[in-house]
Amino acid sequence: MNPIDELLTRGVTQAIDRSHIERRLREGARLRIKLGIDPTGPLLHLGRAVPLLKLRAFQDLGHLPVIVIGDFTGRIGDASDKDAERRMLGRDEVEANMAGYLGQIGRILDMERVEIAYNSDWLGPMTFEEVAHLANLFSVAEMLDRENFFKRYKEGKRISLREFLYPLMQGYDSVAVRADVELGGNDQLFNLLAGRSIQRAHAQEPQDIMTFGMLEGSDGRKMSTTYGNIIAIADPPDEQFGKVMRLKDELILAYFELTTRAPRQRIEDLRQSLRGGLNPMEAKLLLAEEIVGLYHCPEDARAARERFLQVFRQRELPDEIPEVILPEGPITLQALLAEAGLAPSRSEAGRLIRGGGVRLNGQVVTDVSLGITVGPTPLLLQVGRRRVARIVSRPARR
RNA sequence: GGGGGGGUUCCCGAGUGGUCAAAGGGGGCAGACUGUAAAUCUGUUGGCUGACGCCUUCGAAGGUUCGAAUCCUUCCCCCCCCA
Repeated sequence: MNPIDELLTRGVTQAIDRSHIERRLREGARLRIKLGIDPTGPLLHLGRAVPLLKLRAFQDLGHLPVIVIGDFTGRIGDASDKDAERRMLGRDEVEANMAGYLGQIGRILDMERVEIAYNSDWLGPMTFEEVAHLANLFSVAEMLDRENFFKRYKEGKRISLREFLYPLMQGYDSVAVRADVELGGNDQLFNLLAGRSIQRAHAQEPQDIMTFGMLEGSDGRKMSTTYGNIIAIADPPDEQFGKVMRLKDELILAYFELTTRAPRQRIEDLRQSLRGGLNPMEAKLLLAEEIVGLYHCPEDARAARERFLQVFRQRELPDEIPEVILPEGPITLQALLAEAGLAPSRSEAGRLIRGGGVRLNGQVVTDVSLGITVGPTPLLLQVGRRRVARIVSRPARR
């Protein structure tokens, strides 16, 4: 498949106007491809990586990614992917969130050939009059046509006027950066289309838009910082690997398509293998390795895979066990668990012990009040398979 | 401005004087099973205590009562209808 066709179809739900964009690509135009990112959390996740990877594909064909950091819009809050209002953020919060963005984006894009813009530069100084002119371009009925607004309206949930304003801001961003194409998730369709109207009203040629499928997180909901179900680009290799392994089996191929740069043919082959009875776990291991390899490096990915297999398939202990130093003396198992940070509270520790989830030196212990002496001999304490610590009264290494 | 309906534990959502730390679902955590941290099933899900039990929680603040998430007062917030 030639690069332009792949560009226009891989992971793509809609391309408007498909024939227009295709023509410009074939003509060899150098296009400005816009992607807006609102700093709603400090970590970019694989859901965000979907359009970033597409941006990378554009970049590889010689086009210019224009990243609009929504330091203004992020504070206002876009509700388009939610069935409830999104709260407004403070300036400090937004600034803290976006501090690490460029580094994370740099794991995907070649930052030498990227334009970065901050939308507070033009949205901040805008006057009420200008806002009124923008607002005049849309009717209330149009706004309510948008399905998630209509749904909330019907259900009697609150929709604030400020949420109506959001698409105007995002749309104006396109004018400000003179976007030729804008990328976004399916949930962004309305905002992306608003950009076209607003550009038209500013005597610019309307941008083409491309939308992508939403990425499901491990809990079945859309991957979103708000839901806390994200796999972050910057997650350490082991964590990233583990989180991928926790995904539902049915998501494997979609993840390959949307969050990796694996060639399509390879994905097709894998689809066939799975149909032919390949254990989904094997496919998922490949996926996890692919993802960690992409956002870290292949060596990290291989090592993460080894450690995963060691801990979860062989049920062996990891090679490196964190050491916790506690004051010498007697303590109950319940208290020890909490003190060592393996349980968030003593009550929770008690529950874990009674539930049979706690092992001391490899043995399951269910006696909550078991007396233990913290001393120079290390104690191996485990909660489930993931939480492990070696307890000593002073550093074991000398 | 007038009338009506609401604000419950991480989320959704029951509960209308004691049997409520509060049904049910979701999510989380743990267990079983498993060539996955998948699926499925089970348990658990405010804090403190070895335990009896105690403390904090049902928008906020007061009050009634032996006793309140449940009744009263004031306040804050949300939704709908009418104007």
